[in-house]
Amino acid sequence: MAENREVTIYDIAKHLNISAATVSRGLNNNPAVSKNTRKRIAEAALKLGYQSNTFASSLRSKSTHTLGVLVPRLNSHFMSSVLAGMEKAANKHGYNLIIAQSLEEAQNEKLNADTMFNKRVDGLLISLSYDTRTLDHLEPFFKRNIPVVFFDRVHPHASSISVVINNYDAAYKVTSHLIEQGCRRIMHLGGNVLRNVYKDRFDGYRQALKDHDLPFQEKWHWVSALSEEDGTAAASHILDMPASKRPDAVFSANDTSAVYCMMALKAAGFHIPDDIAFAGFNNDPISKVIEPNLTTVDYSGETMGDIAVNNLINHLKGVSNLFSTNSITLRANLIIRASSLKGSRQ
Amino acid sequence: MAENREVTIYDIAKHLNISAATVSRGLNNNPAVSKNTRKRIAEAALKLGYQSNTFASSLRSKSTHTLGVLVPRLNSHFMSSVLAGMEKAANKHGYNLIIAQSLEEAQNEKLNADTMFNKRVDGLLISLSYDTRTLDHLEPFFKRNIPVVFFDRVHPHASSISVVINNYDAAYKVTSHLIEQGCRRIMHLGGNVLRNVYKDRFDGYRQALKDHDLPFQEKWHWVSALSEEDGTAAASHILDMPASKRPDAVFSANDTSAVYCMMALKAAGFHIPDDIAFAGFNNDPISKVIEPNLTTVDYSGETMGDIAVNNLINHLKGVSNLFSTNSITLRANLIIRASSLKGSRQ
DNA sequence: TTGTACGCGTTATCAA
DNA sequence: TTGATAACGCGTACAA
Repeated sequence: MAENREVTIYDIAKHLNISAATVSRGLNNNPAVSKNTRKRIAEAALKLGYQSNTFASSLRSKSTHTLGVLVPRLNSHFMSSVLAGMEKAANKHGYNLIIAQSLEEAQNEKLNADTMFNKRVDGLLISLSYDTRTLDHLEPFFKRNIPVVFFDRVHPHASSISVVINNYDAAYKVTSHLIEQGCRRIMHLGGNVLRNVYKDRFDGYRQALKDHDLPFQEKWHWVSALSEEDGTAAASHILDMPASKRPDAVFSANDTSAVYCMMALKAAGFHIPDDIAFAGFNNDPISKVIEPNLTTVDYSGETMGDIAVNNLINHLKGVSNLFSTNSITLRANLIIRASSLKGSRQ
Repeated sequence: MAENREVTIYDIAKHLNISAATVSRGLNNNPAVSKNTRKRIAEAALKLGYQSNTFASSLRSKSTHTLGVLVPRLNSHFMSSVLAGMEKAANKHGYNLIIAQSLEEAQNEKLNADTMFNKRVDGLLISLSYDTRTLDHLEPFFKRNIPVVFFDRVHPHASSISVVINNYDAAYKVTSHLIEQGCRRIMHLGGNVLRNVYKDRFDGYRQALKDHDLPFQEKWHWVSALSEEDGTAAASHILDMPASKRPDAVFSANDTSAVYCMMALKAAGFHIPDDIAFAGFNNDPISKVIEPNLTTVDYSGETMGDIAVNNLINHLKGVSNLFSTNSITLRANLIIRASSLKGSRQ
């Protein structure tokens, strides 16, 4: 039976009758080591089955090449696209990702942030939970100047950067589009206005109404978690209204609740978009499957993840001081589909 | 300006006039330390802003409380559900996840496996890439007895465990169901048969045909990556056939390509299920949105992730030796919806 | 170009 | 119940 001890640089050193220091330098391609010994070291490492011990190295070098990623939920189309983009970018630069989810609870967010700090991630990428109210739990990072990048669900902070889309503008455009289609009574299915994404979408919606001289009614702002069930519930709510009081359009802050609201209304005999027009947000795969296809706002999660990670890593490497800016705003596009095109009866 | 040095257990020790060893024990809730000193240590730690350094600890204790997760792609509905289940289970036991994607390439899989080994993950959870042919790249893990759990896309290995569903059985049931609906010419949209999930689904399909005395034709086995585009292409392929040669049912190995195939055929004037019936696999959100709703196979990614992690952690903790078994098969259910119910014209 | 010697922050061993 | 001390594996001044 083979000994179960790790193969270390000392084993390589002994094997080649050189010092461990030289081995260490050789493995790190330090040019101070002669080409020849570097080659011999590499060969010996392979032969002995050496695998570097990352955290012994981290302990000395104070850098882990690991980034922490903290998100509300892992299982949404948008978030998994973001993660895919992040992983790809991180991998390209030799970084790894530790990923955790807060499950929309500030308390979990704090616990996970602490763990990541204890694992000494080189940087943190975070999208805030539904009910996070302060950034106190990130103080350890701020205090030790570990860079924090906020994305999507952000919170302003002096020494951090945010990667976002212009939610206000996108919502303004969606709402204006619905108004241009002749809609006058536009309901908004929104999320918790504590989060910028939902507050900004709501604000954009309201401003568009205002700019078109349309009144806003508090009862048309239906706040929920924007789940499938919430979409269905919103439909019931609409069905419960007297016919004359019903909205003639719905702008939902995500596609899921838009689609489930549509399906329930269709089942109740409504014709979309003629009886009621629809627009969502996210360009989720279901938006291209529902009939009629859902008008929505498209923005790339992969790009958001890529940009967030690249900025973080550039900052870490000192390549650029992009943290001198406060936020990066990515492009978001209104995608007009049949669900909001009045008179285009199919 | 504060010194930028870490707060260590030595600082706490000095502060309390006790030894670092005691502090270490106290922080780890070692019962050998008196309740009182444990309390004083905790207070001092808080006061001094101490944050434990995980990898200094790992270096000594030879355990990282970190699990590696290696998947083909992060951004699919199924995979993100699995990850959500894994993260939840891991977090509950105080473990963290390092997540990487192979992007369906064996080469990336190897690189990522090496990195994870170097980061000394306590265990590895892996779903194989599209073209992985051997497990050579996992040898470092096997050699050092670091447990490996395969899930979904697995490969038999003596000292590892697999968490799967019975793909063969599910596909057999789907196909039998289509046959019972009167379908006789059933096409199969499949994936690379190098992977168990696609091979088993294909085998189950073929066996069902055989058991019902239906001939199998090689041209009805359409292999692709099962993307949206592949689904659309399959539809073109069907449309290119002479009407009399066309299949009367399609069983796709995932919902995405089933749905896109359906949409293209619907656009071409086909009525589903009367002209051609459909069944998919995965119970993806789009399967409940397409009209008619798609018959599919439902199995919980979250459960698969949960089971995989729990087994791994139990094994690590020595709580159970579940690795004595070779594989765990989770429930998968045939969900019959309108897309395969002939004669149920709506 | 290479070697010596030490320290990173923690835990394990042994002794008290 | 606590303390002194030696590791864990690696990187880096400094010296040679």
